[in-house]
Amino acid sequence: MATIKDISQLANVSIASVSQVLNGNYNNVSNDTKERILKVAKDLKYRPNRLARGLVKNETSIIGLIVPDISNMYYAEIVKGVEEEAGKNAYQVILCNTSEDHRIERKQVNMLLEYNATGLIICGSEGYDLHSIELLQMHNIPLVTLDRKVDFGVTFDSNSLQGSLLSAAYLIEMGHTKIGFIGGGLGNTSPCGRRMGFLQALEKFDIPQRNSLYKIGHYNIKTGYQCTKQLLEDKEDFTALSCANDLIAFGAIKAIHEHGLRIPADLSLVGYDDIFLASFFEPELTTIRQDSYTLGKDMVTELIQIISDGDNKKKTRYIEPELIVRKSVRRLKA
Amino acid sequence: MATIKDISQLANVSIASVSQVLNGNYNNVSNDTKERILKVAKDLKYRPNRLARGLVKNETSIIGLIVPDISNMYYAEIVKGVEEEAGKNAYQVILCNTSEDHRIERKQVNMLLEYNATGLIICGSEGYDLHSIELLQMHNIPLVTLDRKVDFGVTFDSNSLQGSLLSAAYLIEMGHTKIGFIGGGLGNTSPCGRRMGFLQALEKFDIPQRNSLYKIGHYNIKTGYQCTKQLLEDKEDFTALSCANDLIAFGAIKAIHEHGLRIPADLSLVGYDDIFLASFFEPELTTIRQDSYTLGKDMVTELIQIISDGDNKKKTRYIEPELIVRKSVRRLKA
DNA sequence: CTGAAAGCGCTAACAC
DNA sequence: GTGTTAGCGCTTTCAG
Repeated sequence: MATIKDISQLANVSIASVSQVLNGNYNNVSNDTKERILKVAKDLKYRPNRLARGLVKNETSIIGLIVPDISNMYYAEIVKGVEEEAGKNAYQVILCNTSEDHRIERKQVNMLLEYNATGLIICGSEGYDLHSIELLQMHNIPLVTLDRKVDFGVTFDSNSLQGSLLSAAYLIEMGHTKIGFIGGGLGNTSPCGRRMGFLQALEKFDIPQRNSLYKIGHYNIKTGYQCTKQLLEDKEDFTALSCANDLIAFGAIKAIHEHGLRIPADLSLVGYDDIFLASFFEPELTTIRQDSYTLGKDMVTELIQIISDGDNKKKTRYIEPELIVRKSVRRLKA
Repeated sequence: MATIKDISQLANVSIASVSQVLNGNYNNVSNDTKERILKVAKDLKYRPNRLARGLVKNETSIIGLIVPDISNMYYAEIVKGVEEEAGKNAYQVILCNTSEDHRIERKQVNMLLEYNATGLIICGSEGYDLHSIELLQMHNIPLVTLDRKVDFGVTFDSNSLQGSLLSAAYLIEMGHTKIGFIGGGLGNTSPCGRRMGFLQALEKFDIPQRNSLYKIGHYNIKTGYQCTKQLLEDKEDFTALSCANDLIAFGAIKAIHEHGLRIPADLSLVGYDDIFLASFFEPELTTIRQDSYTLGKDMVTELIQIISDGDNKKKTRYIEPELIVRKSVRRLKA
């Protein structure tokens, strides 16, 4: 690999001038030397060493991205948005998947710090590590979080309370009163929000909550399948299901069909997230939309803002969830 | 951030000793100084600077991972496998999404080189950049590829020819002779393989190929939906569809249902990849399995092998595709 | 056993 | 305009 030293020798100039020119600063350089340097650099296929540059400038263009589960399409879309927007702004992203293990998260935060990452984006996980957040705050690392209670940086709040309320309210509006709920784990603002929203809606409409219809597991298909199967085998009395994400809904659909029931004829259900498959499922899933791809882009924009401002004070951005009505809910006769 | 210099001062030893101890080399250090150094390091919450280390050792623990589309679950699973296995071996992954744009790919390869990435994993894209591969070869960067013709490093060949043949052969075996095909783009070995396999199967079983039943687009739902819709609206005469991936199959299913047809009663179809949703779809999708999560892990294992051996000569690993029979194909009466 | 010193590739004063 | 130099944090000879 060619270095600026190589260039300086071949072009008969000092490395300082080379550095200047290569960084686009032509002010203190004659046109002649400038051309010469540029030519030699090209001939040598010069490529700057980012480690060296990062070391001396004490900054990198690395963004650390931490997600709980990249095989969940919701997060995959976020990752895509983050990667694209970062790339557009000449940032690189080091991707970390915690598998919802906060010990892994802690390790990864440390590693990112060791790489001198310019900023971090951390997306909600079910049980998360306060220690690593403290660490980031101590070092004043620009931070953007999704669905976490953190007292610095910008936090995106997906407003899941509101979304879940939307979901339950819609079901109730459609005449359902015996409504089950299947949610994901405890531990951070979002799942709490999704559960609370459901509970609040019941309360608001004066519908008694029944514990036997309220299941908690993980945000995946398996949970949806198993919990629904359980509900069905226990012969619980319900006409609708509010699922805390689309994956859970897909699992529920499978269990319901296996049980010989039809959706929405026999049972209604609504999902959450509106992953792009939701409209391709049979039946097309009524759900709560969160545009995760755009969210990913927005998180990067905010992070870059923090980086350039240097202002890492707490801010909150609320995402407005939206009800997408499709075909998985039936209106009950009064 | 504390540096080894800070430690050396507080512990009253030279930075050389600190470096030794912190790297686990206790041979040339008395037990006393060792303890002292370790204690101070801990007190100071010392964290090594990877940029500095990378600079002097001229190596990093960064693996560059390039995929065409991370929102395709097939690749998302690969990414997950890569990330996990890399993490287990103390490597970091910088993720790059090309959106199947070879100019972006070229940029990213350059960037990865600038970061002194220890190795690269590049997964097949529809139209790819030879230039960047040459670059890697020139610098002898450890390389693992998926479904690309490259003459160094280890290439995983998903044997899609074989897989596609499996798919078509199964359809034929089930009595179908009027079989359509919907595939993804041209440009690298894999899609070619999937298409060729289909064609070969027809030939093998003496079934004439009909161009009107042979559609090419992208590896996504949209292509599946549109091409199938086209087929249906054109009133093409076919009883089965071989889809080049599950996403295409999902799109096809949607179009077929919209057209008022049932699967497999009216139309049979098989997918490719066996993404985890395939078994949750209605109907459960008969498809060709490729365990992408494991593939991701295996690619990392091979890459690490190259890194430690220093042997970057061309090797090929074949993945054996497997037919997973579920419920989307019906046996035709003879 | 321990320390001094060179140097990885680069940037940024500061001289000339 | 251009060159010299110090130094980012670390590893690694090589003396002592």
